[in-house]
Amino acid sequence: MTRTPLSGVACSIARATDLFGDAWTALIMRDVLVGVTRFDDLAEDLGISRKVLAARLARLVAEGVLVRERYQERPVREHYVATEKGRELYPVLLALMNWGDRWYAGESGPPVRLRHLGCGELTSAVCACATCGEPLTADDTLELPGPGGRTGPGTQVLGRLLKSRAHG
Amino acid sequence: MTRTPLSGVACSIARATDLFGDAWTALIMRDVLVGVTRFDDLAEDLGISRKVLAARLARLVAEGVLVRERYQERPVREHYVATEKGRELYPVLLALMNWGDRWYAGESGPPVRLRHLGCGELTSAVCACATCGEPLTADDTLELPGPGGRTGPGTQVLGRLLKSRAHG
DNA sequence: CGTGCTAGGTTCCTTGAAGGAACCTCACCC
DNA sequence: GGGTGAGGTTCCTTCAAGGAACCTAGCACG
Repeated sequence: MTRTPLSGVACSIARATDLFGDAWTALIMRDVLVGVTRFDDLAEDLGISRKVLAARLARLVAEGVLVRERYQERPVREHYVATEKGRELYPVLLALMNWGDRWYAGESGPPVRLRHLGCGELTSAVCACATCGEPLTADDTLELPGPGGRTGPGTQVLGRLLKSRAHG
Repeated sequence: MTRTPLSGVACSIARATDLFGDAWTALIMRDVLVGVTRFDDLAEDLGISRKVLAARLARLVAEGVLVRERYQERPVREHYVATEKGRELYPVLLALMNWGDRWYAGESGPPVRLRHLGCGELTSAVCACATCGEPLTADDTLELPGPGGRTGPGTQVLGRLLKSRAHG
């Protein structure tokens, strides 16, 4: 099968999904960020094959998203903790959670609530414009070719489209 | 292989990744939301196998994320457009893009820039608290069990953790 | 009217990753 | 020196991803 490698593609979404676009990886990161950090706990929690879990963790460590850390000396015990790069995946998880809550939560409501320690309130995450603070949607944003943009594999048509948009 | 079905799991992230946690789906949604909507254009742009593209599109239509729409009568031509449910995946894409920009953009900068039509500025997306508007990070939020929470497969350990947290 | 082009898929075959379960190893503990 | 628990590896089977060829319907043109 040799899943098509997307890491070379000139698109940050492609680069991110190359790592993250795997059903298990998102759930592993959710667990690690929430506090389930040990191999056996992850295996039990996710119901994932131990082989696949080992492979995913190794990948995440290699990518610098997690580090394996000794939390006890005698006996030696290790667990996985998120690096800064890993913690910054949190917004992706919140966005997924928001969407899942909105479209799949049953009558009983969402399975997990979120408390923001900054303001103390139960809340949800919104995707906002970094400049003006207003919510961002697909309809009021425009993608434009950026400085690092090459039209490479994975963005054939998209590249042309963005270029034409930049001119028009 | 029979990818473990996650849709029954009491976690919105799991439900969302069940659909979205696939390298191609995110890229297809990126393209569709940006304006690449025809089968052949998608196939060319992504370099995806036509078979897999057809399967993904069918899945996305079945999930109500895309609809197949006739845009020309003679000859009959159809394309795929995002529903509201699909357009609301945009924040997930922006979060992925942000992360990819931050950690993988080369010296030349990000491949795509974003213009917010609301304020007119080039911008990026931030993940903010819906209540107070401040940015949300993994460190200043706390997950708590919600009304729809059952401890089901996929949240064994997590469920216990959240419960203990709710009491402590 | 037959040949060709384009959009939009299907079919066929091969490979390789996901699942599952058993097995392994090391350090402790009694 | 047998048991236990953490943290993986190994082995085997199955099923979907990739790739490329093939198919079909509707023009369109000479």
